[in-house]
Amino acid sequence: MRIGQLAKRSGVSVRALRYYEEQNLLESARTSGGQRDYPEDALDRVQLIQDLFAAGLSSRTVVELLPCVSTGTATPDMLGQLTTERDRIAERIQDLSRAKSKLDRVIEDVVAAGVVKA
Amino acid sequence: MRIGQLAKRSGVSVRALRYYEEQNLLESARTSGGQRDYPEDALDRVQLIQDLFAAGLSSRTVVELLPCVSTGTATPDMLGQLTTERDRIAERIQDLSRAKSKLDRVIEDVVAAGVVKA
DNA sequence: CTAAAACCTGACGTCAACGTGAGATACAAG
DNA sequence: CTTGTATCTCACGTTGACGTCAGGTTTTAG
Repeated sequence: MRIGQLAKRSGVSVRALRYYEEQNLLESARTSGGQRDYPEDALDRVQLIQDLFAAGLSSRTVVELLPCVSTGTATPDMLGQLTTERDRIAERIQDLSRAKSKLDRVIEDVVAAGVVKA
Repeated sequence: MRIGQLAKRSGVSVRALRYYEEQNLLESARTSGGQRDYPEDALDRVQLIQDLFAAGLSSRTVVELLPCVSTGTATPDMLGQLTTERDRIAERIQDLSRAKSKLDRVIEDVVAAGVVKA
């Protein structure tokens, strides 16, 4: 599959895919003409990368963790980092939940007070 | 209260507080000498701002929403934006939960497989 | 064979939320 | 009064994940 196809199917930009390769997050074979040629499972990988980015992990962190995600094995250091990041995400979820509760209350209050005309 | 005190008590930097003022998120009275003088409730406000930032809202969005948060009233537009942001946060929470689940599984797998020596 | 798409590699631009001096002023302590 | 610490206003630097433009090559459609 070529880069445009992968971009469409994964929902990320062509530029982003090249960037992932630059960061060693994603490999690609090349055609004789030098164009990128991705295997089918690249799609899963891109989505995984996106999930981890969405979780606030940096590319540096992701590139360190991807190997254990694919292989299912890790050194003690890697396991430590995995749990560190997992915990960080859990905290973020707590923060977001707090913020959401605040907004929920504000919305409640506003609705209860009646919406003011422009 | 002066800016250093507010910074310590709120846990955000002096620079950040000045930035908030620049973005019209936070007001301050001034002493005759031109130094910022905050009322007690500035502390709550700073924490609210931090919560909303932590939730991924931009300063532009926060400055638009802060009035209804303080007053408890809003125009229809503001109510719409409030719910939009609330929903965005809810989605973020979903994303993070997905990412966390993935990491949880990876950690499980790694532990089950036995941690590899360095 | 040819024109249009799609792709390639640089390389500079962007944007937000500050960090980080520089140089000057204000205020508290002795 | 003087030293030291806090604060002031510019104003440029930082960082990450790309956006975007330039100039050239490859592939595909016809």
